[in-house]
Amino acid sequence: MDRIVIATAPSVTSQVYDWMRERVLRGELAPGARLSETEIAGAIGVSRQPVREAFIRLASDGLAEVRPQRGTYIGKISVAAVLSARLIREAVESDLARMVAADPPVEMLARMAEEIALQERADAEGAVEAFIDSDDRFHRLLATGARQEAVWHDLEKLKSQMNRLRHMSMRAFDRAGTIGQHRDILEALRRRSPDAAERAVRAHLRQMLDELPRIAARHPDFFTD
Amino acid sequence: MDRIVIATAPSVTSQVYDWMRERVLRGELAPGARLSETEIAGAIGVSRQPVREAFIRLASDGLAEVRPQRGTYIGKISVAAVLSARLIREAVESDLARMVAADPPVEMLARMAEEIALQERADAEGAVEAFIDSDDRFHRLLATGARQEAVWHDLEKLKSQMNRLRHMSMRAFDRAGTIGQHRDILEALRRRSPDAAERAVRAHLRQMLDELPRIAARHPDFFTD
DNA sequence: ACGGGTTTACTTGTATGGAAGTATCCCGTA
DNA sequence: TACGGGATACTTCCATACAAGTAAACCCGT
Repeated sequence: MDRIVIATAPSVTSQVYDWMRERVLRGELAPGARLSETEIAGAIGVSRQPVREAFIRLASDGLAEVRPQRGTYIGKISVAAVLSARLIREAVESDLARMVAADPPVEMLARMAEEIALQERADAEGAVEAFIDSDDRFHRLLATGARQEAVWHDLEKLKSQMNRLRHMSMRAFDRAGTIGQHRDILEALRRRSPDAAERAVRAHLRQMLDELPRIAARHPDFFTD
Repeated sequence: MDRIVIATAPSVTSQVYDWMRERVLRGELAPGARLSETEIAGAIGVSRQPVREAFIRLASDGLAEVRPQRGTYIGKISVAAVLSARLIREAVESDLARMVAADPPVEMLARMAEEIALQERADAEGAVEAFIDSDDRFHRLLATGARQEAVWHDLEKLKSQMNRLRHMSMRAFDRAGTIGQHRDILEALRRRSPDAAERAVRAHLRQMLDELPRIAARHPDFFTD
């Protein structure tokens, strides 16, 4: 049974943090953009302190950088961090795929098929946000299927940098190819083949190795090593 | 050539953060212990604000929990988080081992042997801190050998929870067994066998699955699900 | 002795003022 | 026109005061 949780008004700090984080992840705040405690505080009608504390949390996530006495900036996308996150995802998700492939829950397989259908629709309609969200859910299903929800939670922090990349330039991504790879993964799981599932996941996640240089070349200002 | 970096006095916030973090990781601050902005600020002679901001950063690392209007507490060790971190480490480090095994740098092999020697000495002398530090360096060599330093940096956040565990009760760990497993890993790398290296790493990191329940049973107050 | 309501002491959250540092602009000078 | 140098307008950092909420202690009536 679910225990009830008492809803309490979120602190100003939390609200500012959530709002900023969302905007950074969606690319609405460009990497390198300059922020200001005073400015934002004035804009939303609160004091500087909660805004400042929201900045600290953002910086802790690697999404912002505060330079003492100089200013606070939206963090640029670290190529090294993206490559690292990609490697970790490949290692972990291919392991999860192996685990799941041994006895894939039917519920999970069904929901994966649903997500693929959603992705086709989003691709046809050019709905970038919907596509990315569905893609995230698809991968998350691997973790839930393996009863490793906590793993997904840990991966999310790493994924954040990769998601910024995708929002920046969704057109550079081969969406049709992505959907095909998702289908390959699902098919391997249905066949209960750990080897095929691992291969499919690794192939899928290696796609970014091709895309990253293209995107970085197109927006050099948004990246650092 | 290395560019010079101008040394600037670290902010009070940073100093408090580093100090607290170190103490939490070494287990000198027990999980669940109660903190107080006012108390710590008074003890070191600064105002509440920097201490408060250090707490925010600790909370962001999952090492503390601030409950509004109630108090700030050293975070208990989440069993789920430890298991998740362990799974991720196994997946990533076994991949790194495969990569390194293809062409292991002699420099890395030599330093691994050195660390194993250090671990034997630390074990004989009962030097817990030295043993853990050396163990960390040993695993880190895998990442450096694969030219993936950034990956190690990402893993460190996850490892922090596991390290707290080890400091809590080092006696519960089978140190001799650990050293033997390190030797197995090194031997597999010397033989340039990716398969053996992967097996050795996975076996090594699965050891914690045995130890975790024992330790959790011994210190139930320090854990949450 | 026990229960219940009130007070009181303590917690974190927010606002505000000033301190210290940085970068830019402007103006005088060669 | 090019170049220094100083005032100035920012920035984040830290200190302090107060607001709002929690929890424990306490007192009082039964």
